[in-house]
Amino acid sequence: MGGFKGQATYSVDSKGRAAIPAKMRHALRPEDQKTFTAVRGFDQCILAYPLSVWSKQEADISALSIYNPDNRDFIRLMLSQAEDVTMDSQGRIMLPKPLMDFASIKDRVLIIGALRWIEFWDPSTFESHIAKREADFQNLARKVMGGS
Amino acid sequence: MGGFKGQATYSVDSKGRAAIPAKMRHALRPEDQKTFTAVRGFDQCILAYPLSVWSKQEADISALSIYNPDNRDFIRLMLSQAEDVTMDSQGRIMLPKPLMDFASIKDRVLIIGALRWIEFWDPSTFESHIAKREADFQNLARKVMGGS
DNA sequence: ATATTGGTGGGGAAAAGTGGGGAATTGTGG
DNA sequence: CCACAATTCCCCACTTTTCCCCACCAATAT
Repeated sequence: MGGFKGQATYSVDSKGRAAIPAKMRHALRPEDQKTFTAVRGFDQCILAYPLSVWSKQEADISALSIYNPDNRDFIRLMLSQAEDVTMDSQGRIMLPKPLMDFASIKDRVLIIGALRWIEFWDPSTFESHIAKREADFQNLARKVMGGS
Repeated sequence: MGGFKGQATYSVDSKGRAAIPAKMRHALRPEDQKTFTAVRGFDQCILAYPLSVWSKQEADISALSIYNPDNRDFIRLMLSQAEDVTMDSQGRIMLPKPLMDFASIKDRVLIIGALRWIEFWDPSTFESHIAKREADFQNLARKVMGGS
């Protein structure tokens, strides 16, 4: 059972719905109950974790001490814009408006698989974000993965 | 069981399908379920790992921390253009369009066996890529493999 | 010569993506 | 507490794409 991968560019309709690519849909496990937890990404995108994956994240966050101010603000940023979204019978989810605004997503969305989670990007935002990295993919790969 | 080797130049039909050379097809193991994972190569080509080989790659990537920006972009570049491709009953796979564009593959494809994976090249791109190395094969070998 | 394997092409069934209507729910103001 | 408006949810319908299967030709082996 592999993780999420691949990409697709879909419409966001007037109701704020976006389809989940069929391949990613099928990678969901029954215990995920067709549900993702959508959160604000660390870059200008929306992250969506399958329910069962999110529980682990939540456990980690939950372990943070409340007596540390950094922890408190991290929790606020992470959780205040987090929302569970469940697919309808057509395999679509409704993207929360605050997150759409944050990611500058309007009527088209680029969905990319990233193993344990899915990312939603405004297509042109992603392109400009990734452009410089793309040119240097070889070195990035060597830096990240090592390479004798 | 030996790895992939050899080369072949085949057609890419109007639906984006390319045949896998019979020799490489037969080198696939049952647990690969007639499936490769196609990813963006580090050079201007497409890589295809048998499913069982890819799982190991995926495990390595999966271990990367999401809290490091370099890691995130590496994962995006690597995974967003990755896709599982399964052979049809004729032993063909469908090359993902984004990857075909990346590798400049149009209606002919050069397929190269590289032990644990297969590479798909635009024939003329490969020729110009390898030309300079070819002249210096002796020294390249010494550099890579060591040898007094 | 004939059977078998390998590469190529295409048509039809099934699935995936998209849009919208109406019922149910929520929230607000009277 | 009720009425109304807005939103959400659930279902149906249409269009496009994908995928599965069959057919054909060439080359090789029996």
